[in-house]
Amino acid sequence: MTEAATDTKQMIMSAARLMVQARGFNGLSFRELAKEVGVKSASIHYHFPTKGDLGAALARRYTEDAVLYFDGLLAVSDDPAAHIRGYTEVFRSALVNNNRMCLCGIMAAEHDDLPVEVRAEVDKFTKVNVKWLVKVLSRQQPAAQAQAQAQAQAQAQAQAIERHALAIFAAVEGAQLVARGRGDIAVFDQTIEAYRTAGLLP
Amino acid sequence: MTEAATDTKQMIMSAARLMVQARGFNGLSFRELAKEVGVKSASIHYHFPTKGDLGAALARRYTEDAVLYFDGLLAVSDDPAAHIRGYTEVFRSALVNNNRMCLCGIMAAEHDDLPVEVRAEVDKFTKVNVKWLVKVLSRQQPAAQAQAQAQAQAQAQAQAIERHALAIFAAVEGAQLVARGRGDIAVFDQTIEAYRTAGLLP
DNA sequence: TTTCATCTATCTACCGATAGATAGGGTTGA
DNA sequence: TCAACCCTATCTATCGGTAGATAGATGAAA
Repeated sequence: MTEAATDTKQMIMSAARLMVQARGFNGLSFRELAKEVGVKSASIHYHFPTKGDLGAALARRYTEDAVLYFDGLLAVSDDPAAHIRGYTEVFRSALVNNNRMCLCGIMAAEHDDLPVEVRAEVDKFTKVNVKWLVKVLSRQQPAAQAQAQAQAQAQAQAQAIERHALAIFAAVEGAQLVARGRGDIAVFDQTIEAYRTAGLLP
Repeated sequence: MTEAATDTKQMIMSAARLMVQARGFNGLSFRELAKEVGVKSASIHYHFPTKGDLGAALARRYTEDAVLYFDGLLAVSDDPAAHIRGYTEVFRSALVNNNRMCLCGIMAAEHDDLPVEVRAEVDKFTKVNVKWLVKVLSRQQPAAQAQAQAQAQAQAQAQAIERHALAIFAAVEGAQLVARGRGDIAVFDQTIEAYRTAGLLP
């Protein structure tokens, strides 16, 4: 693979990601995307045979990037509150970038008419988010404590953490959705703060 | 307006609402909708000249119905917890109905390429939700108490309630979005319950 | 070292399908 | 008779996708 080829493919993915984050997967058109990149739409098909291939690649890359960032957060601090601040910042920055949404958040809304290969990648994004949040919440409620409990209690605890993690993910996605409608980043910040005040966020 | 005309128009709106709740505003097509209703697409245009007209009418009606239902909740109980249970039930029932979403929730994701008249109605839905939630939360934190406070404190209190209301709305929309992706109503129920446990919901 | 074959990456031109929208003609009930 | 209503037929624009050609790089055999 030559350098130019790689370059075009990366440019396609970058532009496509931004377009999907702004107008959704259905709102992404090969022609518009091609114009943005400066090639012809047939060339997009060369790199991504179908729209589903492109969408799946976008979601996969997006998830990979998120995982890298999230794990980076765990490495630089031991404070769950700091972890969560870093977490919400990802969603915040999408809004700052021209009122865009989380790639997988906006695709979740289109869930039902997404090509199956795209849907699978979007679902994975939810999974890795929950997994990471479980890790954060578990640190807060140390494993040692769970071990000291009876096994039944430990399991109940694990389930509670899992549900708490999913709740945080859902709430943050919702905050982004609503803030975007208002077109006001302050709405996002205030909503996140309200979550914290209520005790949903560490 | 004859009876048949009214009937067709209502059937169009009912079918369109379901289709938008399932596949979004962009996913709504005049031809598909016409086939569902049993008329020709030109007839849809007779009742709703443009797609924007139809979308705006749908959102307006949806909001009106919600207001009626919400106010009904306030009439039959004085318990904020019961109010919120009734509130979340609206979003839950959309999921039960073939994994559909709140009409304005799914439209919020398409916010940026919505016809302006539709966007305005969608924004109104958010407003009436927050307004109603403020009413519920204010009952919990009685006005008498606010009056007893210094004015500055009362204002801060009002602002906190407003933000709490918006947070509840955002969180519930998010729970719906995530549960829909999972295709599992239990995810919605567990997430709502987690909100309650955390203290976000009364 | 030159020549021939193959591969990569892109182009132009086009496909069938579908989108929203419109013009104008029947039909029917008040 | 006239307005309300729904139809047929058609338009323009755009969609994702495909066919076929080509310029240029690569690599191997003569």
